[in-house]
Amino acid sequence: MPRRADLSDTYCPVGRSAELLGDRAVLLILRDLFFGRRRFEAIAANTGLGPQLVSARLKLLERENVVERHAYQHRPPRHEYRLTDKGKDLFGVLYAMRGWAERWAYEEGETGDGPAMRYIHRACGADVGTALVCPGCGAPLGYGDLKGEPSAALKAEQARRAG
Amino acid sequence: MPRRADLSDTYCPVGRSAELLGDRAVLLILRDLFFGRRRFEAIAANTGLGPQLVSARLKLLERENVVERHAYQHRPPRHEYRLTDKGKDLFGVLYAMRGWAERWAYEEGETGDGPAMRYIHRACGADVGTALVCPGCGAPLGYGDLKGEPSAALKAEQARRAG
DNA sequence: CTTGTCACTATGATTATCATAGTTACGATG
DNA sequence: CATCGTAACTATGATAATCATAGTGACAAG
Repeated sequence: MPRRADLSDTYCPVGRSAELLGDRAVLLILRDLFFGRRRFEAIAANTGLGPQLVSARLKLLERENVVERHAYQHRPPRHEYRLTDKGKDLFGVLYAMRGWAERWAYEEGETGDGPAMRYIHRACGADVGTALVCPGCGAPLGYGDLKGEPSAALKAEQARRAG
Repeated sequence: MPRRADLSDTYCPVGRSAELLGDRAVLLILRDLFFGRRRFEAIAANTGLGPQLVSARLKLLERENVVERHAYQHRPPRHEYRLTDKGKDLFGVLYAMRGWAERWAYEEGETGDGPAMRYIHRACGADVGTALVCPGCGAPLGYGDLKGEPSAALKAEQARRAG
C-alpha cells in the first residue's frame, strides 16, 4: 500500500476511531488484552499474527495511550501489556462487535445452543445475552461488570492455538 | 500484502466481526451509509477513498448481506446502496466507536462546547451524550431511535468534501 | 455535438503484510 | 561450562492491497 490515508484531521468521531480500530490486527490484539492475555508471545500465538505485526501494533497502541508496557521481571527482562483507562473504555466497541456477530455471523446451531461467548452480569448473575443493559436488573453494562465465558468450541480453539 | 489472514474459521465473535470491520474503508463507508449517503459518488467524495476501493468494499458488503444495491432509475442506469437489517444492526458498533472518540480523541475544547456529533432521542427529545440508555427516559438506544446532528465544524468539513 | 454527471474500471508506483529465520538475554539442565 | 529452552522481539524477501490518476459507457441538457 501507499501510506494509509490520514484520518486524524477529521472532526468525525467515527473517522477518528477508524484510524485506530479499522485494522484487524489492532482489534484482535485488543480482544486478547480484554481476555486477559498480557504477554507478547501469548498474543502472537492466539491471534495468529506474526511477531513483527504484533510488535508494530503494540507500539502504536502504546503511542495512543491505549496500552502500557510494563516490566514484570528484570532478570531476564520480561514485559507485559496492560490496557489503560482509555483502552478499557474500548470495551463497549468490542462488546458491540461481539453482539453483532452473535446475532448475524453464525450458522443456525453452529455454536451449539448458546452464544460463542457468554457474558454474565457479576452483580446479579444474569446471562446478559447481547443486551446493552442487564436483562436481569436493568443496569448498564461496562468492562468489569461482566464475566466472559467462552463456549466449549471456542475454548478448544484457543487451546489449540496456544499449544 | 500477502492475502490477509482468514478469520472466518474462528469461533470468536470478535474475530468474525473483525474480518469485516477491521478495515478503515469499510468503517468509513458504513458511517456514510448510516448518515444517509447512498450514492457511490457521494460516498467516494466524503470518505476521500478512491473509486476503486469504494467499489471493492461495496461489493464485499453486498456479498456479506450488509448492503443492497438498488437501481433507483433505469435511463441512464443509476444505483444506490442501502443498509439491510444486518447492516442496520451494525449501528451499535459505530455508535460505540463514536462514543469512545468523543470521550478520548479530541483535545480540550476542540469541538467547541459539545460533542462533534450530537444525538437526540426522538422519543423524548433528550440529548443522549454518549450513553447506552437514554439519560432522559431510560430506554435502550438503537438505530432509528436517534437523530444525529453534526457540529458546525463537522458540517463545514462535510461541505468542503462534497464541493 | 460538446459538455456534464454518475458509476464505475484500468494502470502503475508504493508499501504494508505474511512467512520464515535470526537475535539477544537470561535461566536451567547435564 | 556447553547446550537447551523461553520470552521478546528484529531482519529479510515475496506478495498483494492501496492510492493517485486517467479513462470508459450511458445518457441528458444546452
